[in-house]
Amino acid sequence: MSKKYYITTPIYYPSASFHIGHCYTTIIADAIARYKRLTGYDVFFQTGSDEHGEKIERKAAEAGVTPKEYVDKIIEDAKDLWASLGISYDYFIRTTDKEHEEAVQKIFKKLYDQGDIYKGEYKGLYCIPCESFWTESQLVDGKCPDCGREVKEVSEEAYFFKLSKYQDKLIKFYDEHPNFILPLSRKNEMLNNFIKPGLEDLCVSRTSFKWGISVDFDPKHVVYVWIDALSNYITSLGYPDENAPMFQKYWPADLHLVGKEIVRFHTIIWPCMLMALNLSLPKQVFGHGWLIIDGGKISKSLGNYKDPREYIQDYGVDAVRYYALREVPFGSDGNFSESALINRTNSDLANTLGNLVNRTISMSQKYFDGVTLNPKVREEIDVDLIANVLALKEIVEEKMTELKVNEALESIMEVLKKCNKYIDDTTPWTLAKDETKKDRLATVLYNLLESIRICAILLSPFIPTTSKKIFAQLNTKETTYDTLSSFGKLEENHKLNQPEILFNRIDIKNVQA
RNA sequence: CGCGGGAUGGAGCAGUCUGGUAGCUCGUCGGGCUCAUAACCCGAAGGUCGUUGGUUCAAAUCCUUCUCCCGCAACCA
Repeated sequence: MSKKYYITTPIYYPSASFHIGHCYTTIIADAIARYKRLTGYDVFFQTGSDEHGEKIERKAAEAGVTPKEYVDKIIEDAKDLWASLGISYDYFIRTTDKEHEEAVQKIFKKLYDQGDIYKGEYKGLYCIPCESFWTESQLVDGKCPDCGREVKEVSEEAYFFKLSKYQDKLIKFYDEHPNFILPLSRKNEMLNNFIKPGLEDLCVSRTSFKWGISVDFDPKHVVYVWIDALSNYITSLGYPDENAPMFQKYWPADLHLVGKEIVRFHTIIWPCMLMALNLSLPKQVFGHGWLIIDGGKISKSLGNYKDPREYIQDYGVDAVRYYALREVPFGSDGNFSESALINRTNSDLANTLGNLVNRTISMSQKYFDGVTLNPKVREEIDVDLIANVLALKEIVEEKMTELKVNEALESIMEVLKKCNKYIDDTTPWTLAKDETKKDRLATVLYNLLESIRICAILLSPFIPTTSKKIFAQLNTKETTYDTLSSFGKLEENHKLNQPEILFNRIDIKNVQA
């Protein structure tokens, strides 16, 4: 029986169409999921949407539709976006799914019955026109930070979750699981900012809006986002039925991949909820950085981004995927711009990878009519190439274990560059002029083709469409992970297909015009 | 003094923990090659490592002063 791997993206808030930032998280999750599948794991990869709340209620009203109609449309669009990016999710959960809503009510009731949720008064500073609560520290000159008007102290009846009760257990859990939160700096942020000052009990219900899951034993309340949204990671598996096969098999999650702005919810609130439910905690939460546009964050109001599908249309799905996976360092922010996307695509995908495949297959066609031969007339220079290629599997494995996706790709590119250098060093076009060097020439080309095959397998989680194209040109069936263990699995006396350009170089001047 | 991250050749980053000739990618310039997508390969120019003071034989790296940028501060990937 193979090992399981449960990976999640956050469930996104569909108050507007998804942008490149949502794509960024989801592409990384997809690459990790695909990588784990490639290496033999039984993977469950979940994404979804968090569809309740005041903002969507308001947006829908503005659009003159019901909240459900409003989100249905955006989710349909989101699924189309994921399809166009090749996102291989196994399940898409919506918090408006009937199973989820019922499960949330049961969770809420259970926590209430056991005393972890209690009824109290929510006191807050409320801006009536904005319909928003603010904390003291959020106010600007004592006024609403959004509209600048006076805020009013109001209180409403609400249910609270006893976050404070689990504080010590949480700290203990952090201590015992040093890699629970990655990168490490985020863990310090959580401890210093929130946990050490003391956790306050958390307001988990609202009466100020209706679009949500109602508290079944007190219907004027709706369940607020914490319990509604975070619990998606278990309700999709069949919880509260702890014997549900999916729950048994996949919980606890191996990785919650989240943006840095929601690390807090996933590393404080969610673990406390799970402790209250007496369930295992997820193994790891990774808070990644952001794609920054022009030095600032992606903003709907600034409109500083395009529909990601425009990029896919113009440059191809794998260019977009590759950019997202390659450009941003482990855990930090990274810049996103169209010109950087183009540069990256040209240099790595067109020049290094695409051109290598093209020149290698072309020469095979030209000199051997596309038939692979491996007479193994080896020279010293081959040893180095082969060693580099064979070491790659291990390196990628190591980088992926640490979730350093960009470094994994970087190391594959390094090997591809070595292949290009190998061509210049061995000069096949010179060998071809000498009939007595025929076997050496065949060996050189075989070594290249085999190196390309191995790199294509390792690239397949990241740029799957391109890997498929490479396999097609190589006309090979040897595309599984276990064929990476030795050099020489590519079929011999085997007919290659005609070369095809993998990535056209993009002229940046044409784009800027 | 709220917390955290950052400042390194034109651009984006690594190196800082464990001080000891400043490295990578892109760009620029020169050369080579001609299998290939004006690509590929080689070489060169370009940095007093944000600022002040200190520790040390020696500081991008350790301590200190200040400046600037970014994020978080109870639902923005």
